Amino acid sequence: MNKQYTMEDVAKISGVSLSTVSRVLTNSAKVSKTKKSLVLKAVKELDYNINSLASNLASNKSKEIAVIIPDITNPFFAEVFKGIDDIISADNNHYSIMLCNTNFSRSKEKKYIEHIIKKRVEGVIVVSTDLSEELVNNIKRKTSIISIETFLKGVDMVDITNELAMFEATEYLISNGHKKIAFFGWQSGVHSLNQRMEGYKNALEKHNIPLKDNYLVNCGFTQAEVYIAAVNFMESKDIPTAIIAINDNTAISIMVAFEKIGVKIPEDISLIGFDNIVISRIVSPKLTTVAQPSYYMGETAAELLINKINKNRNQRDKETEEIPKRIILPTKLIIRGSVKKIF
Amino acid sequence: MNKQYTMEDVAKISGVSLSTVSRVLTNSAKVSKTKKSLVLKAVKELDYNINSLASNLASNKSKEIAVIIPDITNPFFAEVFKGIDDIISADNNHYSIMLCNTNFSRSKEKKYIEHIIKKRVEGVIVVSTDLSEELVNNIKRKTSIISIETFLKGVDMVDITNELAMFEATEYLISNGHKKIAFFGWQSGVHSLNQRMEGYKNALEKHNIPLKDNYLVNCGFTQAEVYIAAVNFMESKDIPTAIIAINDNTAISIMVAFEKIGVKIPEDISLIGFDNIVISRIVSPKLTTVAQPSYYMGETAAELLINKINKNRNQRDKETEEIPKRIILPTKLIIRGSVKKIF
DNA sequence: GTGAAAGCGCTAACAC
DNA sequence: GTGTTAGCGCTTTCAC
Repeated sequence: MNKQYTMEDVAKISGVSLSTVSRVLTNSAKVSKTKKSLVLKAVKELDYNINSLASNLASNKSKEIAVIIPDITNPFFAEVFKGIDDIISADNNHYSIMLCNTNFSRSKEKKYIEHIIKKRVEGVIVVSTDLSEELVNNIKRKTSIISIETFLKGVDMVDITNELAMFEATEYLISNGHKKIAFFGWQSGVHSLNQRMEGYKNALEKHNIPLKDNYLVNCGFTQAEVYIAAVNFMESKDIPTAIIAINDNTAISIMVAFEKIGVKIPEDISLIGFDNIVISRIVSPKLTTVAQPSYYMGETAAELLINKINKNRNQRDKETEEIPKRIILPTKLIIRGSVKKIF
Repeated sequence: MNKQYTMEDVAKISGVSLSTVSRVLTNSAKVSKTKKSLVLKAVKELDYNINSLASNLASNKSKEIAVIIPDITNPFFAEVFKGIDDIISADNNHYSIMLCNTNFSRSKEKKYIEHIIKKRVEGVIVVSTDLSEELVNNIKRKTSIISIETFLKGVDMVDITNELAMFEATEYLISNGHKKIAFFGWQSGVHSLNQRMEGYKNALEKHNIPLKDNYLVNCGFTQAEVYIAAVNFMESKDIPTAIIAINDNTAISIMVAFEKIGVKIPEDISLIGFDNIVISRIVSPKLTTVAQPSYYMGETAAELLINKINKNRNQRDKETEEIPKRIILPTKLIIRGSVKKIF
């Protein structure tokens, strides 16, 4: 690696002052054509690049935003991230993105947030991660924050109609003759997931179907956990005619398990997922599921964040505790082949 | 957002010098127990967080690494990223990761690299992206670099046995009686993909099967492109008995297309993919494919990078152009249900 | 337009 | 152990 030059070097070579170099490189003020070209020539000659470490300190802007996400390996989250990225790294903004992949680990979350605060990251987007109120307040005191699909107290949020979606999915099952419907999910405290379970419960209630504890399966979220839970579940005496999975990943793990043990979908049991990830229309049978606008959610959150950053910059220290915004985007039930009509 | 305090504030409140505060907060030297607790108390009281913008400038370390990746939405890349992340954000290192998702766009690549250099990012891992020699040299002059599955001149690399893998996959097809074998890929210039095609060609040659131009399908990499290419291909007069796809994503897009137009796999035509992404064992029929150690590749590259960073720090300016390392990890043909034995 | 100079908030000698 | 001080490489007044 070569030595890195400084603005002073550029200034010397081009015969102008340090501040003129700065002006040229940041377009922060008018500079005569002659000097400008002199500077640019020197920059080229030295292969000089401005040092953001220094400029960020001087201007007190990190030009960085963070995305906290549970698992970038989950296609739904990856899609959300892409939406965020396409806005954030658009030409006009000069932000870079620090990706914080938590693997659902509390300690990783905490560590990342420390990092975020120390780095003076200008804003953070939290995706489906139910940070503690303490952590949220901690972040809010230091930077801007938007959440996606998680309710965080006092935080602007991009959400979908989780409850309604699951309500409709459950009703769809009921309208197909199902009365024995299990729910595969897990206790996470995550808002969106709770909402989904609520939708399921409310639909049952509306149709006077009693909620059964043994139909509420806490199956974990790794493929292995779901697999085991699914196999065990089918060994019980009280087997339902349909299963709703909290998301497609879970549904697909169930499918894998069922195939192994010879349970046929939808002949033996019907199945509905949530997310409409790419795989869901490739598996056999194709999965009936709920589509959510993942990419668009990312975009929306990123736009909100940029606005918020700009606004906060102008009113630092002012006590303006506004009512948090909440943007709710629609979902759609995608009917495919994993539900059987029964009588 | 609150005002952010500085070390000086902490020093004042705790009644010690600024440097003592620094020592406590960075563990960089011994401090007496009394003063240490005084400092810690003040830190807590002010809810103080060290400003990395400043400390990074002073110590000339950005504590950041970058990952350049074509498409985080591709499960293979996501898995590689996870391997990287688990090493990089391990407890001992205090790095954060800037994710550069290029979407295969040259202009985005270039922009990200500018960012990387300006930010004085300490190291970069390039995943399956064939940067121009100019860009590579540009990076090499300013920071440390490791590549995954791409040959970049003079750059250490974590690779797999791409050519051998495809050679074996093709031979497997041949041993199942196939002589008419098409290859779905695209001209990318990316090393790993070229290698794969070479493996295909070499296997044909070894078995005296002439290479046919119309069997070399340049199908693009988006799902839509592959879909169209697959449909068009099946309308031609010279249809093969088997197809090798350059990766699983492509193979699966082909499957989707074939299902639509009623072509049965493997009855009508056999198919082999590459990557062994999660979906490949869920689709129907299960896809015969080549497994590569994606997570482990990420880990390996990250470890190499950390070592390189530490080494480079100690020998900046020294002209030590070593022979680039190349770590080659093994692949494995995973035989499932998408290939039919013919006679 | 342009340059000089005073920071930004730290780290890292250096002296004690 | 501890404090003083000189940077790190920029941005941003301020004066001309």
